[in-house]
Amino acid sequence: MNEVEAQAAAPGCGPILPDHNDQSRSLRKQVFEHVRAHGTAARADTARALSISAGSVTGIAAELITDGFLQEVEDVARQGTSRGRPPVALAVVADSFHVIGVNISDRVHSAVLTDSVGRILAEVTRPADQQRRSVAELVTEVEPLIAQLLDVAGKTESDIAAIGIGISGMVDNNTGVVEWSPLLTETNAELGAAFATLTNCPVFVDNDANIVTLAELWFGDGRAKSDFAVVTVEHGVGMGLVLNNRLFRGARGMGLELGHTKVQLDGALCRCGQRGCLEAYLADYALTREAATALGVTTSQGANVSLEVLFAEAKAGNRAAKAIFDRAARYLSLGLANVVQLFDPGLIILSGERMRYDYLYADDMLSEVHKLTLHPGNNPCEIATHAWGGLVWAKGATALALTAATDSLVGVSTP
Amino acid sequence: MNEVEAQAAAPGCGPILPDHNDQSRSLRKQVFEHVRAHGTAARADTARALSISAGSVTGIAAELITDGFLQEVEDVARQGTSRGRPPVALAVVADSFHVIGVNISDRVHSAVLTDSVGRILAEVTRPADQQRRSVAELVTEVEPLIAQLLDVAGKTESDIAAIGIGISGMVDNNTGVVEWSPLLTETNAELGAAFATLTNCPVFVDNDANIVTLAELWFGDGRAKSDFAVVTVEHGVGMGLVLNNRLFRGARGMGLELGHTKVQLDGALCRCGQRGCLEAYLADYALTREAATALGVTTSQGANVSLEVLFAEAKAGNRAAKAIFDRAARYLSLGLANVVQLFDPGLIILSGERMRYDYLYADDMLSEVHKLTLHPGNNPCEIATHAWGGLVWAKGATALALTAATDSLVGVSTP
DNA sequence: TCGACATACTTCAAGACCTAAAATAAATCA
DNA sequence: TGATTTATTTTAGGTCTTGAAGTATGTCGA
Repeated sequence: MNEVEAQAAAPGCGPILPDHNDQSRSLRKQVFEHVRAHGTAARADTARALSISAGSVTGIAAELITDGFLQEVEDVARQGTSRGRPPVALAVVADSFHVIGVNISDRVHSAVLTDSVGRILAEVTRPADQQRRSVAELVTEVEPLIAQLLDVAGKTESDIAAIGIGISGMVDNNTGVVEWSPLLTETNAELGAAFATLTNCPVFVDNDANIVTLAELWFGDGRAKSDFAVVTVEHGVGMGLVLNNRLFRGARGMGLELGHTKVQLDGALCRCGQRGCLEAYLADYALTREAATALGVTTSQGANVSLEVLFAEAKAGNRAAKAIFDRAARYLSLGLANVVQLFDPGLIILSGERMRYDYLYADDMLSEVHKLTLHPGNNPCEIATHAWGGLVWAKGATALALTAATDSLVGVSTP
Repeated sequence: MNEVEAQAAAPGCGPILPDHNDQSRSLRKQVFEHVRAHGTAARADTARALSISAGSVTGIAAELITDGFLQEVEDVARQGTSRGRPPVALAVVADSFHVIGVNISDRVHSAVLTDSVGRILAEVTRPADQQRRSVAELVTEVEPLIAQLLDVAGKTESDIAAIGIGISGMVDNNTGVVEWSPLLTETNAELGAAFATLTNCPVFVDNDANIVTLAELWFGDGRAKSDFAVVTVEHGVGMGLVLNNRLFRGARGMGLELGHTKVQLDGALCRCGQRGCLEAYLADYALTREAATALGVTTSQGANVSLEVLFAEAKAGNRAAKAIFDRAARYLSLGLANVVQLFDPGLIILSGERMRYDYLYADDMLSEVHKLTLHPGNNPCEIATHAWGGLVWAKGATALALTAATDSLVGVSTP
């Protein structure tokens, strides 16, 4: 499924299932989110879906219309019988507010600007170099990206309700502090604060695994699921988890380090310095260091190149190359099986930009996962692969911003 | 820490930290739970702790006193300055209601009857045989236990607000259906319903790992923690998890099968039929089957006997026996490390009746866990061992019943 | 064409719930 | 003794939501 299909797959954006856990959300916000999630929704349907009185919806909808967040629209479709007074569809006013999502990576920075229904109005990318830099340098690097984005969309900073930023590493989402990142020279860098002062906007930061997971929750296959896991295999192995329609960030904000769960006592050496991590059997560097041995390719050609070479060799029938992918696939199935045993999500999405090394994601691997798990109730975990375009992260970052903007703008009465 | 110490360790019972996630809980219930958790609490302190107005507490407390759930008591201690009007302590009326907790196991069934502050008023145990039985037979087995319990405590069925039942196997807590259990011949057995019709009480069922976890949350070391994991090593390896002061039961009610996470590709054979499960390196049968080989002991002597023998041999300096425990300990540390990496709980409690094979729980094992985990923020996970008496499970089952009874009795105004 | 019906939406009085502030109570301190 | 401090109670009022009655707007069938 490509980017466009994902966007057109279902109307609206954001999680489709309501979050029953948090009953404290004001009805105002619940109504808005229901309409946004379904694209359009009639007052009566909304009242039934949220189990609130029709009178409440009337009042709240009137308020939201006055405030410019909702509007009445023509709606062709009508389900059920055609008797009775026709419902009036409500829809989110697309340009009621706008947000920006930024992704910071080691090869390319990207940013998108979307309206309040998640449609991309502008996108900008810019190559980046791989070396570590200070926060100050990073801000200098990203600043023109945002300026350009605003320029293309014809907006100014004051039009932006919130900015979401994704970066790999360990991020405290509450504070916007990047505790560690392969892209930064500093530890405990106040990245959120730095961008907030730069842009004069509320800024929210999260790590790339969570960002991809948010992308699935808001725009992808996870929208209609209340619980699912997302696993990404890139430079490392990342994981995100949605429980009860909400991103689970671990008990203390860390956790979900699937890449560093141990799958072998005294196993392969991981870049974290320990042995037997799942990542040490799956990540780019794990494959390429074996490629060097198996194919006699020097690693000085760069990790990316030799991974491509390895894949091509395997496709061409090179047994040694194929064996490397096969072993990685077996460890991946083991890692996924452990996720199933511990979290029992109904769905695991293998997501990310590089879902193309299909030896890793072959049916054999998937059926191996089921062989390695107990599923007594005959409801085995579904496993899907989802190859996004390069804008996944930036798009996911907008979800972070949309959540925050909705809270601050819609969550309070008469702003 | 033994049973008595655990009960006396802190006043009150139940989680000490409030559950901020669920704001929908009525203030009435919040006030009651705050008082119960702290043993005694003044109105003013309660208002401050819950961030509600003093006026609300006055009204709610008056209601709860009228309804017989709270009472004013003399309280000697007074923190802070001694100026101003002295606070009046509130306490839960201990005999406002009573609950029963039952544990069903393969060796002995046990049951306790507690009052509304979790004090044990009566306890009964009864040996059981190891063979599988039908639900009907099990009910017949347990019925006299409950009758005896009521008799000892001088209560009748109508005095009991709720009954909690713990049983090993896979249990759907919502429905009371035991999907599979080593003790039952049937699958999908409606155990909850069976006991509900028998006793005419609301009945709640959960598996033994969750029950032990509830025991820690309500009466043990987990009371003051909002997030922690409990790992038990008995016949199998079980795990329970508390997130945000609430028992996490996995996305679909299953999950947390730590014993069947894979720690070795094509590893040791597990009783579940798969290979490489953690349990296959740790559980009783995993040790004893090696014992048979190492010591020339026949397994016909029974698993428990030869495990005792093995432990004695190791203590006496038998290297082969010691090596068996050593390897098991290494795998345990690996399993715990994976729990830390994925969930990042601040605390793991190794809990259960048999925390005495100290080779397994030596400091070496614990420091190995830290070697196998990344802890960037310099906040490594604390690991505690907690050896309960044989009544853990029955006590934990009362927590299940106390939760339910509190909801139904206190949660609604003027019952 | 028209009334019966069905469904959607609006209005509005009433109630639940909670709070802020004033009033009252009960102690210590000087 | 009176000022001060803290706890608790009282009370008026605000916010939010509902339930029921009323209104609007369509289809269906004679």
